[in-house]
Amino acid sequence: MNKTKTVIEQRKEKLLEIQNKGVDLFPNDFNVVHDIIDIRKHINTNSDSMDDSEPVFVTAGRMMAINRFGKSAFIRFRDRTGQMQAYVRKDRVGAEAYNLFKKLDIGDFIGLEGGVFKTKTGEWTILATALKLLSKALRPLPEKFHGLKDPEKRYRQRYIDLIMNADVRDIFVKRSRIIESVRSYLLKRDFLEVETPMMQPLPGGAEAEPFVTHHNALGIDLFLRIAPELYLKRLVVAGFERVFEINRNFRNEGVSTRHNPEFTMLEFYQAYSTYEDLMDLTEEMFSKIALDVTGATKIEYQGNIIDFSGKWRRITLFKALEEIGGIDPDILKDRERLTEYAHSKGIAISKAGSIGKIITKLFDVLVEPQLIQPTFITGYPVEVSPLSRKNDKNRDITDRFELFIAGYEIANGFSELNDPEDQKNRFMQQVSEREAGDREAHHMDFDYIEALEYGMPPTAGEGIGIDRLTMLLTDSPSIREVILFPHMKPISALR
RNA sequence: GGGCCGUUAACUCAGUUGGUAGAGUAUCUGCCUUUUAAGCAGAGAGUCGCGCGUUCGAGUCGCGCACGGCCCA
Repeated sequence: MNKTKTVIEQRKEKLLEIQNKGVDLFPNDFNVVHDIIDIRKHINTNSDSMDDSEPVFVTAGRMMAINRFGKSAFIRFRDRTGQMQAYVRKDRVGAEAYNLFKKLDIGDFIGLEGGVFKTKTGEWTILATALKLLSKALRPLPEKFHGLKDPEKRYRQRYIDLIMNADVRDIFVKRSRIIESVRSYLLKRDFLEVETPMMQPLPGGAEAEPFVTHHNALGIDLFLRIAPELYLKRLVVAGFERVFEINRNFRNEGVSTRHNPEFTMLEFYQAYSTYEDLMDLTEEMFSKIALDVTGATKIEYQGNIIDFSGKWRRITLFKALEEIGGIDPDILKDRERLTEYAHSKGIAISKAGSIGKIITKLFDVLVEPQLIQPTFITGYPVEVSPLSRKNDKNRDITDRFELFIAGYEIANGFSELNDPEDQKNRFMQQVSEREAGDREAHHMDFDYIEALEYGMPPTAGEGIGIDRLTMLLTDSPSIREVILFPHMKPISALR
């Protein structure tokens, strides 16, 4: 017999008492006329001429605090628009309603009627003339001062976290605004929003391990998508010259402060454009989002001021390794010396990996954490960019960029490879890497190559991690803070 | 996968060298008609994450496991 049960038992007893008086415990016939924000607006414009009899407001919410004084009580209640105080007096609501009110608890939902008055301490307060129970809470809420802090409980029972912690609610309001801002930016530029398969017979468009699922009726395995890329480019072939999708990707890898097995990705494709056009677009789009969501183009993230305004630094991968990572450029051309150097820095290199893989790995460790201000890294090697167009002047690199902010990758974009023969060769290279043991290498996708054979206009595409963008704009140190229900191991003992 | 840290009442946390389990909030009872973490008086509430071991005796020491957090790979 633990404490929760006894509190629940106590509350159930009270509930029975109320029920025996003929009160409906879970009614659904209360008409809310005013949200709390409506009442506040009315007060702001009429405060000089108001008294507690006019006008009468009809509102509802969850009781978050009660201060009882015998025959009267102050309560604090909340709806989605805000929080407000009400004063319940026995001589105003009547003995019957007041006796019912005495049985109510913090956490219960109530409906209220009444005018407003100003208390001794100057707070506008509803003076209740009627009060009704709208829904009963059987479990007690966390303590009012410290709230809920235990991170495990916050994530597992996010609804309590959201009830108790205003800053957590704010993160998810901002997340919604971010997506709204992205969507409006793209729609305004004549992009078409589409939805492509989440379950794919062949997982493609990224280098990652997929989740596998099974379709019973068809008798086939399907993969949860690791990226929508190849489907979106089929739509560019189809004539949708500007498309985008905001949706979930799934990658079967470890969880960390920056990785959740499912995460939200924006991908967009714009025909007759280059990766350089998309860098310009990204600068403009991020400034707009930051302004929409935070009211400024400069934000603070974990102690760093990050400035989205203006043009951002653009530097090639090799130059970044040399100038920021401090690597002798001669080393970068020699696989053996490169491997040796990586080992000296304590970086594990798999034998199956290409030289491009080693270079990007070195970049991840030596350069990435130092890229605090928005920085485009360009000139990625062909062997780590199987879907990107080769650069016209240097056939070893591609027309590709990755965007880094606050020390981590937040976007990836490139001029699309639309030559089907080249694409087939790239896939074949990937297949041989897969055969050499790289489980994240791309599969051969003949269906996609066939689509390219019908002709795809010159196109540039980009993917932006919405969760990481939300982390930035909400100053959240962990991806779990910006995902409502982050993945946790199940724990049966908790129940 | 590795390292460090955490897990004690519903919540937030104390708990000394190993010696009967503590506080505040919440809950319950009584008083209280302007409180702001209201106040006063009283009461109830614990699988000290789980298991094994050491010991006369374990919340405390050892080993293992689970879950979580941070860092690293």
